[in-house]
Amino acid sequence: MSGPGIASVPVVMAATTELDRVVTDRLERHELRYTSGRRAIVAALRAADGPITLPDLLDLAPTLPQSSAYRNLALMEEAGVVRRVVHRADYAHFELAEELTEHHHHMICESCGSVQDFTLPAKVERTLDAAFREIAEQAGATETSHLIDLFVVCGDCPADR
Amino acid sequence: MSGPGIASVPVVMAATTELDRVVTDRLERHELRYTSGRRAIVAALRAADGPITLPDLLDLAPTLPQSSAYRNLALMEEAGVVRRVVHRADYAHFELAEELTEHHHHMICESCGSVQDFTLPAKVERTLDAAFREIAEQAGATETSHLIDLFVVCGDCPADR
DNA sequence: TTGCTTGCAAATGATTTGCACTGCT
DNA sequence: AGCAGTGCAAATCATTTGCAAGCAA
Repeated sequence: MSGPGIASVPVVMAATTELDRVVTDRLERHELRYTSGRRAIVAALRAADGPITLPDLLDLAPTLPQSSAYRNLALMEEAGVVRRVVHRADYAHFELAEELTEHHHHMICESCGSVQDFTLPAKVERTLDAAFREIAEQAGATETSHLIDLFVVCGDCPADR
Repeated sequence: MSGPGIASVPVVMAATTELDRVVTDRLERHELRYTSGRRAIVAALRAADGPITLPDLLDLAPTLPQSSAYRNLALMEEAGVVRRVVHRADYAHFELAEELTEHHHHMICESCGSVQDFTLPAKVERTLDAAFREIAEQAGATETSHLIDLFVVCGDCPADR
């Protein structure tokens, strides 16, 4: 639709932020470039206040083809930039890898499926960490991470059911 | 419980166990019958020591057709007998509804995908419950349940990747 | 009978992938 | 040049569903 030539770059590729540098670094270690499509994905994930589905992502980055989105999410997951979380059977949700953000958990509305981040008091986290270490050890396993989901009916949803 | 000796129960397991009664009751409330196929599913889920995939289930109940397994799992989930948990993108895992068992969590091997149940000390659970209630309240939401997954590399899997 | 169940096969739909083309480096 | 990246369309595959036949109340 748009002719070649004058490129429309209304949105400045926001000066390389700290996040961008880390992402660039991680991608390079996997011989991946930080292309505009991947920047769009990272920007969208950062803009969201929780994990989002692919349709959500495409809404935030309308020019991004679906297959490219899926492909790059998979590659970036491999590179430790993106994390995929599966809460329901329909769509997976994507967010920035935890190491690029803060340790957090998810509050999921069982009615509308929306997902919101939350954090636990440091003290509680420490208690949990100790418990997990103990559990894993007794099973002869090594913990790599943990995930805590809080299922709720959110304020926007009628408490039907 | 009992020492070695003569089993007092014939091979044919007919007796309605406590679990069976509860299941029957829940199914009836949803106008569902506790058929042999559904019994086979419940028996398989009880036999497993953690949530299992559909192929696992079919291995434990070889005569059960796939579509019947899926259909009845969905119906029994609706009736509060079965719980579906999704950890990966490939297969969902199924287990008996928590109210029919004990409150527990899952330790998942990232390498081989096996899932094992574990429980947290009651004290830790109480701490968590309080924290969750607080979190949900502040968000204007109502907690319905929570889920804790511990990701590990199990003892049977090489720590490589 | 009535209608819940079943099993087969076909449909569905999120995700993946083959292939030819683009565009960095 | 050379090869990673892209986009379209077709392929995958777990899961769902339509339909005709079976069985329990």
